[in-house]
Amino acid sequence: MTAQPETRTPLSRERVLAAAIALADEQGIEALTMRNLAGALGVEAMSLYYHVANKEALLDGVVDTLVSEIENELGGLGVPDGEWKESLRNRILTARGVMLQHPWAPSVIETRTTMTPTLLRYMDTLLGILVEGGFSNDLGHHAMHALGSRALGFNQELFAPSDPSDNDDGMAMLSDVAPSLPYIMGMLSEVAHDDPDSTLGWCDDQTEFEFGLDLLLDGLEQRMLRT
Amino acid sequence: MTAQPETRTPLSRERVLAAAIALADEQGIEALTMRNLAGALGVEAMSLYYHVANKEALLDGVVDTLVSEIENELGGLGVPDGEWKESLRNRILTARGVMLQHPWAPSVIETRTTMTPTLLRYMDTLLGILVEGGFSNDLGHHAMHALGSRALGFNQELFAPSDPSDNDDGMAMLSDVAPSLPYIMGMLSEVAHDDPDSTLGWCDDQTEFEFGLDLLLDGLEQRMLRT
DNA sequence: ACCTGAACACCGTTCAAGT
DNA sequence: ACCTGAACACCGTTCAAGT
Repeated sequence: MTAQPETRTPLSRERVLAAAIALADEQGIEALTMRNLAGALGVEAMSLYYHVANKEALLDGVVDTLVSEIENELGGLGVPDGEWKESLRNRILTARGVMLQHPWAPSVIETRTTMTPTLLRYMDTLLGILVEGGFSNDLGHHAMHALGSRALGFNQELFAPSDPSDNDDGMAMLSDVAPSLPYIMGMLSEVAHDDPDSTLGWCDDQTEFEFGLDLLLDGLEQRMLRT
Repeated sequence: MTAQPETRTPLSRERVLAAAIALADEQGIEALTMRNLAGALGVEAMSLYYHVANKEALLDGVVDTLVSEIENELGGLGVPDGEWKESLRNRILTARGVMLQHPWAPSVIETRTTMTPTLLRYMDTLLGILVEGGFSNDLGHHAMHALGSRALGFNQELFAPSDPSDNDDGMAMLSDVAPSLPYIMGMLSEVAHDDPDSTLGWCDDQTEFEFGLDLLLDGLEQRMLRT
């Protein structure tokens, strides 16, 4: 039990980022404060600033780490051989797999304002898949924008409940306003909603994500062939 | 100049929400603190809590006010007559018009976790347009999710620069990593980027928004007709 | 019913100082 | 080179108190 007692491994940027991800995974993103993170690393808060410029830089690094995680699962960088549509779909669904392991990640990505080299390289590979698949630069450009956050495996819904597993957040009061929601009530009586196992938000479940993704991919294919 | 000197109009939920929107418009969303907002209203911070439960409720109210703004521009609630595709497109581009007047709004909407009656009614009308246009409940449901935040007029990009008018944020260092970005560099040499007048982020400009929107609408139409 | 003042428990971050 | 302690300028929010 006194195995490694005083041999505190020195901090490093990588250790800090890994600890930040672990902390967010375990206690939620709101628990990721400089003080908490330092505590988890057995260190004072101010020590973090030696390895990371400030909290924004910490979050940038966290996102970079997640993008690297995606690329590792795909076996590294580089445009793969094979059909563009399949490659792109596969890549994006792999990205989604990483997001599902870190459900707080989309909310962090949404707040980033600086484009990092890692993210740029990820996007370059996506664009490369399109261009090598026959897209013009112009159509490839449109395609990247049309995909938006889907390129990283998540879809921005109109709102996300605090606890993804608790749909009653917005549902409890739904009965109050039901009379003024004829179409939604009609739909809900007929359509099952949400697979709790593959969900990144109220409605961003696997089925809906793939529906929207395929809608875009099919549309892009048609516009490419039309050229 | 001493026209209305001591006759301080009493606070109200509406005045608080309107002042919050004005403050964010003028000084940016990060300036919207309870203390600042109170100051702008000539009141102490704690007075706000009489009209609004807390800051989250304030932001919920702000979003509701913006949605109402959209509906006012459209001439009220209710499913309009006419072709579904045109109605939906028109509605969404109107929503986008409101977002462009309040460029901070998307970032606030993204953080909402409670579904308000106002937002539900807005969505009900969108769904109504689809269903009256011939969509099944199931396909209408898929369509709403596929649209995601586009239903409110914005598209989640992979990152958004701090100052929308300053693309150099991410571009300054682009030259450093250029060698590892063959496709992006090739594209940028050929494709013009961003219309600064109609932009909600790095790339969410009017052209790209409409491209993505039409991609989705065309795809949905095909899937509906296939039924 | 509506507004205030002082206080509390947090943030991120600075700076000079330790080893 | 790496880490710390005390302090600063902010947050949102409580509670008891004023009118």
